[in-house]
Amino acid sequence: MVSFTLKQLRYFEALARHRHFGHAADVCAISQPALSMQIKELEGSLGAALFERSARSVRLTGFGEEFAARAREILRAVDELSELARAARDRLSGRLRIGIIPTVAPYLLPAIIGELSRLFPGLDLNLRETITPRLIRELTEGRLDTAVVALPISERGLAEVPLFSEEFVLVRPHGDAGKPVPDRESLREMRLLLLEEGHCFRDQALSFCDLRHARPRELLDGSSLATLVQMVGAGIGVTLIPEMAVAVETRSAPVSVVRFADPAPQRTIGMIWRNTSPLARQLAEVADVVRAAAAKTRDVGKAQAGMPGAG
Amino acid sequence: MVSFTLKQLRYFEALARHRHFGHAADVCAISQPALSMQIKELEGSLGAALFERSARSVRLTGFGEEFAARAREILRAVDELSELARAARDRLSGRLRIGIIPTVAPYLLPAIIGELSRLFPGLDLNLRETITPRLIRELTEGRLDTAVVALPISERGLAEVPLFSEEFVLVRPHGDAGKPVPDRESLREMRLLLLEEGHCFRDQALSFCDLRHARPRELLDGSSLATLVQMVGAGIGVTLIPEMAVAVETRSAPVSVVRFADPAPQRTIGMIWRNTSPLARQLAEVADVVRAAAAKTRDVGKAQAGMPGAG
DNA sequence: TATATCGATAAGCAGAGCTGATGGTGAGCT
DNA sequence: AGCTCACCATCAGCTCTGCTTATCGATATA
Repeated sequence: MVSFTLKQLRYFEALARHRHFGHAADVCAISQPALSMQIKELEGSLGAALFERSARSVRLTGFGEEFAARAREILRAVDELSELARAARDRLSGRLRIGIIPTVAPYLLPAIIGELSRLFPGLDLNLRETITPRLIRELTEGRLDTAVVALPISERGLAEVPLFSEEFVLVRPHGDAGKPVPDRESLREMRLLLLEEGHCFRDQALSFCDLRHARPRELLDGSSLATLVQMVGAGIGVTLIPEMAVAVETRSAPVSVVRFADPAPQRTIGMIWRNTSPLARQLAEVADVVRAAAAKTRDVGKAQAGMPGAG
Repeated sequence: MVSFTLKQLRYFEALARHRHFGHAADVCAISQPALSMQIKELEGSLGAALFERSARSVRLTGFGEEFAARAREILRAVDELSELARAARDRLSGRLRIGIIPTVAPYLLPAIIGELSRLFPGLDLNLRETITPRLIRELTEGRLDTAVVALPISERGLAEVPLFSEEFVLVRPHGDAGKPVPDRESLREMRLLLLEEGHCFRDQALSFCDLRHARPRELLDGSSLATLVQMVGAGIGVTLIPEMAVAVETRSAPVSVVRFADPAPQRTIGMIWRNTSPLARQLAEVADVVRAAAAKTRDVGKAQAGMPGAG
């Protein structure tokens, strides 16, 4: 296999341009003998002469001309590649695959997308919304770069950083507004509407109500928080939703929202990624952005909803 | 300036394909540590990670994916370049710029072109027909690779190899056939038609007739041997032409051709090239081909013309 | 003939890059 | 839980590449 080096190609290109060993060597920041040797080496490995040396002139051979044209193409591509690396080095850019759980996605995504696009113009955001187990699987398999989920995950091999905590609030028919805030025990007496199996939020809600092993007929599963709230508005039952969903979901339904008394149920949303991910540093940066976006979203949400405080 | 080597690119490509340091190292015929170090080095010089290593798997990062695509393009171009060199190494190929003097070109070119094209399919023949001084100039300036001229040239810096020698023959009107063969002295009494100034053949003919300083009105200049022969046919005078031109030029004119008695005038046709030409080896090969082609042409010419022998 | 220019060559040295051995870590089996 | 295996990173040592300075040889110039 004929083999030459990029260095030789660069030296060659310089010599082809200057047609003078001394000058070309200066440009390459090496001594003239070094250039002579590398050119000789290159010609040797090619098995053909690139230059025709006479005492007074250095000329490209016909083969050298063609070689030079192609060599320049290659060097251009190589420089482009270096440029690509330089661009990708610090600034987050290129494809970034983020997974988000469904009980966060609708409320956080607009802000996340907006902020990330604004801060990292070269970013190609690739979003995936599904339940935690699938996110974890896709993350560990390398099909996602990071995911926004409820902590803790405690999956070995995955790093997790908290973003924010949010309380769960009770959503009940509008007519119930003003009634006393139910505690965990009285919740069990109500018809609780929950998300389908697989959603972590369902498990968290059940856990709060100590209803882990509730009889199925007491519950009714919805496929999204929006559905649940609409069902509550229709008087079918009550439900829990995370604080962040309040502004969006309770706007168009005759429901009332109330916080629980301490200890109020809550969850911590965080970001996770592989411990081995080379993007770790940039992902931490992304986490900061998401955290800020979430705070902003919650503030706006509270203002819009005139969120009632319950303690 | 970020800089990596082709070797690193090849190693990287192998690892990107196999996703396994050991296997990739085997393919590259190096040890696993060597591969690890080169990849690490590459990532270091790029300032970004190409692979994500975990204990059980080696995966390309997003950046690595893009890098791999471009790296493969570059490696392909490099291999193509090597291939180009290999093709150019032994077999003569690519552009070959040949100059030929006008008193040889019409008679030798068909055979030369045919033979060279047949023997070197990759050859791009670039022909130039002009007088010797211009050929020499273009040759020394690197605008020609070789030239076919009458020897000797005795130009320092140019190598010359003889191809063949050919006699000059006398062309006289058809009615003169059978008349005694004139010697050099009697030639001076005839009206001699010659090529314009600058043609070496003119000088050679004049030299033979010892007419170096002949009075202009005794001569008549033609721009080609064909013209001269037609003029002879019209009874305007006599001329000398090289043996090789006989078959072609005397076919369509009422002229007779006769050889001179010994010592017959003659010239040696040869090939010349720059001493510094890297094509020297291949040009010597071309010389062999041209020599053979010339011999063949002369044989065919003699047979066709029923060339009269005069000695 | 003397001088300047320019590429090739020589000698010596620093460092790149390879090998074989070893370390560390996570996965899977018992 | 502990053992073992697979796999990549690291280390020490050696070889050879590739650089430098100094010098040579050839050629054009004055």
